[in-house]
Amino acid sequence: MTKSHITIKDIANEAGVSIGTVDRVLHNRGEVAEATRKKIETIAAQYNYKPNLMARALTTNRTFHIGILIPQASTSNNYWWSHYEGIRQKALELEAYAVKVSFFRFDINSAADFERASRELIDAKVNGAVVAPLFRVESEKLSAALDEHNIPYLFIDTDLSNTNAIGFVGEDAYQSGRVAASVIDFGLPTTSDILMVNLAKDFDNAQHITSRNQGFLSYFMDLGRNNGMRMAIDIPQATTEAVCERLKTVFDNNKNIGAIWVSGVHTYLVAQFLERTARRNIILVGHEVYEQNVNYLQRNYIQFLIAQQPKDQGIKALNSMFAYLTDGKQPIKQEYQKVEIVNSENVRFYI
Amino acid sequence: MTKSHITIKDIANEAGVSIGTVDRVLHNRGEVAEATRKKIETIAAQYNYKPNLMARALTTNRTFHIGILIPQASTSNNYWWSHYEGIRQKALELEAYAVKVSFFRFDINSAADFERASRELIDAKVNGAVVAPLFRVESEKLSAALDEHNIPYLFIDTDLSNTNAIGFVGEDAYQSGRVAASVIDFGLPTTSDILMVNLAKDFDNAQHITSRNQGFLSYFMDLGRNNGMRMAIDIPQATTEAVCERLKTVFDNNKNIGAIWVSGVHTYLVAQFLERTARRNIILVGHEVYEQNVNYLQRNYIQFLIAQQPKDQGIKALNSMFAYLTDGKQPIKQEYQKVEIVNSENVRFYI
DNA sequence: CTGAAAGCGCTTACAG
DNA sequence: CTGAAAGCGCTTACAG
Repeated sequence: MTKSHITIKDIANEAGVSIGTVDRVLHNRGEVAEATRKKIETIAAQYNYKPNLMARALTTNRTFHIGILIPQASTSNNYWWSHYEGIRQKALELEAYAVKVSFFRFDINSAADFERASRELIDAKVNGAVVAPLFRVESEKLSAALDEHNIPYLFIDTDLSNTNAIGFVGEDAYQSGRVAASVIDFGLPTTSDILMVNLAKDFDNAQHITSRNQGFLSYFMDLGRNNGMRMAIDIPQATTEAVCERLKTVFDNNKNIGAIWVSGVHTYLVAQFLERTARRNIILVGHEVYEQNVNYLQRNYIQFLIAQQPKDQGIKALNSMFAYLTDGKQPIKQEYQKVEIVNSENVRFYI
Repeated sequence: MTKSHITIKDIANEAGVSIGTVDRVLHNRGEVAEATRKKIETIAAQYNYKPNLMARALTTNRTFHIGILIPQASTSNNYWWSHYEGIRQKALELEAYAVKVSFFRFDINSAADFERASRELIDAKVNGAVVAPLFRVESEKLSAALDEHNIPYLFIDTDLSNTNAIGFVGEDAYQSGRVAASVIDFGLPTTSDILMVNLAKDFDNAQHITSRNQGFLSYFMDLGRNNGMRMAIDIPQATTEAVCERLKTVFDNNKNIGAIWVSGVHTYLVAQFLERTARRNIILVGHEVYEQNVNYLQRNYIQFLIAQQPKDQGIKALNSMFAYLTDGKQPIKQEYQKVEIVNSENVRFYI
């Protein structure tokens, strides 16, 4: 059996030097005669030398410590819970490769708490960080601090320009809105109206909600036709009562509504209204595959959920940071999650 | 910095034995006094010992050789090309972990060629195999041979019971047909007819086509209503001419067709018919995201493509075999691919 | 039944 | 500017 790869020893032999010298050249650590350097580089290139990463990991014997700065998850926030789960799961796998993952979670409604968690992250002396930069000013401060400590970081969920983040993993909220629109467009007779519902913005990331709305509207703009009339309402409280009350009024005054789109995650609240008022012919489309929504999807009160796979987001982010730390592999600058279309027939693959 | 994991040396110290003895216990290699064994096992369990996989890989210094037995890919067979690409890509990644991947590709129409490739696979003395068992009898023979040589194998695309395959990765063809049906059902007025087209079965896997058809029909059965009338036709040749000619006749005799479903991959041939005859109001749904189909999807002659992600299939299969060989990790018995819904607005994420 | 030694491929001091 | 040695955690003969 021939060896699949050349080693530094092979290179050293061929060049007539010691492995120490080869290592110096390969890592640009200087202190090598120009002629020697050239010779070694030529040989390495010729045989397509690739370092044995396992040997490297073993010898450096260092644990890569990766810090994760994301919001606390709660039942009302399935989105971040999925991130958390995905990262935990991946972290378990990476344990065998000497990776340690620590979470620094903050209250999603408190910039002060974000700063507290940031400080803890810095103090933990991690080798790399995955950060959800939800508060602009505070996140820029954190970026500066990470830069100063030479800690590479990667953003998740929200991107921030003007920082030295090595990459970003997140949803394409604009396109997500367009996909929602396209699905409604497919099923809705052109004579019916569409109701756009923005629900409890503050629970979600306002920036994403805005982008989704823009995407949703852009779809019909581009089409050059007005698929029914569209009207948008905001309902600040994400409670069954508030939603039912408000929608009752809207439906009383608009007899032609054929479809409802919910820009945030709480689509099931609107589904509850449809169920209570026994409306089975309204198309309802929303976002995010999670328990309450799925329940109504399976019972056909919701026709489609547009999915972002937040769990994958976490997994990808951690994976990218791992590859960067161990292998120097530069992540994709902006990695957008697939926008997926889920209905009652394929939802089983998403839960 | 505390060590993240206990090593065999630590266990040896604590037990007052040498690392050789610890290794013997950990690998059940016998030749160890009962009392010693118990003591070591207790300590290992107590400290939750996990072997350092990188050290193990380094010391055994063996290249895991994985053989892949799949059909040749051609332009008319994007499905297997995607598998090939996915596996190649993953193989490149795994190179750093001393994994070598060899392809053994056969003519999809020749059982004899499958046997030839099988023989080569066996002769190559691989450590594990990923096999597309497309010919039943020949595949069973191959399984027996692999069993005899103690080579673990995993099936891809098609599953075969009565073998000792460690797992299966493939599409859920039945559900895929159901999803196609559900999407048509959403967009089609109940008064219109649906045409089911089975195109050039032989190019595809006949078994999958059958399952998709069953799934498609089951959707409407379960619904308990007849969404328009459904009729099915077979077109043996996958050529523009054959398809156009046949469809012309069908449409001449049926004025009420509102939707067409194509069970195989060549949906674009039907799209060509729609384009040539300037029919813009027919809903067309098919399977597999690949160049020709995507072209017509983007131009709205095709409304939806149901995707199976064959590339992921290859990646998952190789990953599972890798985890099994290096880590002894048992793969999921039946791993079905997600059935995904793709339209012109989210197709960009699939190409 | 048990231990000591060599070696996998690499990196890190250290000596010259 | 260069080489020799130690060591990462594990496995594999080999000696006793």
